[in-house]
Amino acid sequence: MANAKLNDAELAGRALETFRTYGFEGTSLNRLAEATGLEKASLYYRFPGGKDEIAMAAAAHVAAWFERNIFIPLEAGGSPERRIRSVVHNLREFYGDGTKPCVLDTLSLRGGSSHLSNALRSALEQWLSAFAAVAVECGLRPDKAKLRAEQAIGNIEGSLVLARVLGDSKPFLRSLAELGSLLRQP
Amino acid sequence: MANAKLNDAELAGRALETFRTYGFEGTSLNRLAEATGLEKASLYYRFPGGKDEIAMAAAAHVAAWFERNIFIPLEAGGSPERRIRSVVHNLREFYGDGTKPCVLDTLSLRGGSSHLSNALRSALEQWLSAFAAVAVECGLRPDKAKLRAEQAIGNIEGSLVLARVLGDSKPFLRSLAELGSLLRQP
DNA sequence: GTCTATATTAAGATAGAC
DNA sequence: GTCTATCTTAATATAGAC
Repeated sequence: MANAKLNDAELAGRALETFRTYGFEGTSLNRLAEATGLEKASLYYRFPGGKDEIAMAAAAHVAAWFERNIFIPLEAGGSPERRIRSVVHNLREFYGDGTKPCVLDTLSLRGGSSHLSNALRSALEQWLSAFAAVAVECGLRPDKAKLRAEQAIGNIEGSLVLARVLGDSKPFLRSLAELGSLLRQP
Repeated sequence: MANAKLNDAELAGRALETFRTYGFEGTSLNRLAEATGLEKASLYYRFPGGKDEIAMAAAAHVAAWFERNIFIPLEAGGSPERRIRSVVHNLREFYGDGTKPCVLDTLSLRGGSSHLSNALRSALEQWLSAFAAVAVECGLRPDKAKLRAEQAIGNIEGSLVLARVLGDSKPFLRSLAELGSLLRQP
């Protein structure tokens, strides 16, 4: 990576923005080259597996983002209410107030490799576990906590679709506003 | 349309299945030719505007499906509970028990024309109105009914994403199970 | 109305200079 | 590590026979 114009994390971040916007099949190497400022041949040097491998790097980049902005904040100190508020803030930024699609949605259409599907599923399962854990901590029983986590993430994903189709970010902001009560109320 | 192998509705239906599975950019004319049994040149004869026009026909086909399977049943006779159950049944079939993505989701990624975006938005707005109307009929105030309709459709869209990523249809079936109480309970 | 054949552009991918 | 140049395949799109 000596003399690299972009380090791996920055590169994966740019790729993520492209994949979440255009989906797997809609993300061409030309678009990735434009988004990263690197030529196609340079992308192949960094990712010999081509688009599949770049998509995997993007998926790993989201997983790392989840780790830093959801899992760690939820396990930190302070009241659950406070911690959830912090996560809500991070999610709002990550999804650009509802203007940016979720890569779990856009990368999961048919076209990608099975490795990619596995990576996306694993990231989503971790997200579900983190939300369920904080709901358990707030007094919900494990079964109910799991359902609430699923509802919470389902609300976020669904509201992102509505926001995109309607061209209106309010559904997404509402889903975030309801996140706290969903994970905390018995 | 004389001597046509497929009438326009059948053609649009096949196209819809392809678009919802692969998204706009992932749907090539080769895939459409395979899905319809027509050669690419024949598709251009039927839809001189190419892929954009075929996507528009697919969007119109969903809109017509919504009309027949959501709007009309919800305005029919019988108790609201019964009518909603009928719509739930239709939705469960349409989404293949949660195995088939929603075209509002997969066709709304960047890549399609603005006409297509408008058609998708219009279809979603009609769906929202139909759900809000039945919620009003069940005694909810217009503002609250509108929110419930948004929640209901958001749940469906989000649970379809979860189901697809997790490879598990249960989230979708749960979102349908909750549809009735969402639209009917004060 | 559908077909085969073909033109044209863009995609994924590699070779080799610097 | 990145670049220009190039190869190969697949994409969109059209011409013309039947």
